[in-house]
Amino acid sequence: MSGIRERTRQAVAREITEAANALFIDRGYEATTIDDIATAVGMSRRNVFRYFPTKEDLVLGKLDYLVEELVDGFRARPENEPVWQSLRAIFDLLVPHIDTLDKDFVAAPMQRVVFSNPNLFASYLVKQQRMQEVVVTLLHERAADHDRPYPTGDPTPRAVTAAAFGCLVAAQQAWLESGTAGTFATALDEAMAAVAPQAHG
Amino acid sequence: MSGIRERTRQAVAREITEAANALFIDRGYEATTIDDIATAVGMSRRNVFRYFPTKEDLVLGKLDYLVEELVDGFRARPENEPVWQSLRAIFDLLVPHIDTLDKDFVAAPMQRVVFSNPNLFASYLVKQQRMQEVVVTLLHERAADHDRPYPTGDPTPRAVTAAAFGCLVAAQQAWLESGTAGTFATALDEAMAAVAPQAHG
DNA sequence: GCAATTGTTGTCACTCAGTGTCAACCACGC
DNA sequence: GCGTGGTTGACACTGAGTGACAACAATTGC
Repeated sequence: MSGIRERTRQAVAREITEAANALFIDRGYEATTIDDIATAVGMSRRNVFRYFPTKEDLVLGKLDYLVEELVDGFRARPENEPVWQSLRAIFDLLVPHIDTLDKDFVAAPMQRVVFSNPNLFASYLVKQQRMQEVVVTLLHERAADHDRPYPTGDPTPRAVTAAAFGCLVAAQQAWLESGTAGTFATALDEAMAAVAPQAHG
Repeated sequence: MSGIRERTRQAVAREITEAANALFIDRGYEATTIDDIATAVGMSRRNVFRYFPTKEDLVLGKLDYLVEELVDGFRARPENEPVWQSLRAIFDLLVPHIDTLDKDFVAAPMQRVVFSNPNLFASYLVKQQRMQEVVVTLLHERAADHDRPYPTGDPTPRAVTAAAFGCLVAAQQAWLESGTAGTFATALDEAMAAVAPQAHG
């Protein structure tokens, strides 16, 4: 394990994403073809698809592995903490990916690319829905542990989760629109405080 | 105005969507090509694209004109009604499109097609985001009329709107998962009651 | 009525994302 | 050294979506 193959594969993947991001920021997402990216890193078009199944994954692929972090983060929260508070807490695991130190060079521009391209934004929202599905099962788990399981067909856990993730996106949009003024964490605090459901579960 | 051209255009559009929906429900969205739809209605592939710019619009196109209804609906609400209540009220304009009388024949199956296909679901979420943008401007309007405009960069209106639309999707998912038991309106009531933000604006 | 205009359709050719296949190559275990 | 399996390039293919052009039908002005 972890021989040359693993390492070169990792390195090639990095090289591709970096070249792709540069092109996306420079001339736009739609205007950049996979061929452009392939020639930029000096390989065949076919091979790019062997590293990233779709063009969207070149931008949003790293989001997938964040799901596990969210799960671990939620399980680490105190059992009887209000749900809304637990959700706010696990979102802190996403904050560094949004509000990074180099934000003006890569992070924020790439987020603008995502939010301005319908296809990418769509893919982003769907990935968040996947995260929500996982969180919903966690809420069911916790409720069952308290001997207060949700009735079958009860939309409550989904609704609370969707509301929280809605706040996440809203905060991100507002923060980007403000020219990344202040920290993203405070924007998220404001957004989630503005909703703050009464049913804390 | 309203000559033969307008009417036939309307009729042809209907014919295409009906043929498309039937194929989508029957053999699935991905498995149905535009060619299949074109031959089903006896026209060229190219012409289908002259009626519907994308394949997704064959399913979700009608959602676009609902935005105006939402705007009118919101403006018709009492000025000092709590925001959450106003949002719940305008969602009633969407209810008939989800929970129709023929639900077991076309409506519910098509919703399952949308929710089970990542591309369609993505497009659905983006269209909802568009609706949200409009609603957010309405919230700003109302706040300004009360001489309590939101500070610039405040994520509050976005957050509350996103939370409400999150409840909408959550309710729809829960309702479909339950085999469309009960009415969708009650599922939506439960979902929105479960969140019910304290800040009513 | 008829001509000029405008909308609709079919056909062809094209771009680009994504997939399947095959042969050549290179790291790895033995 | 040698077979195994992962990596790569090359080629061919499907399917969504676009642009251009010619043929035809509907509309408008006269």
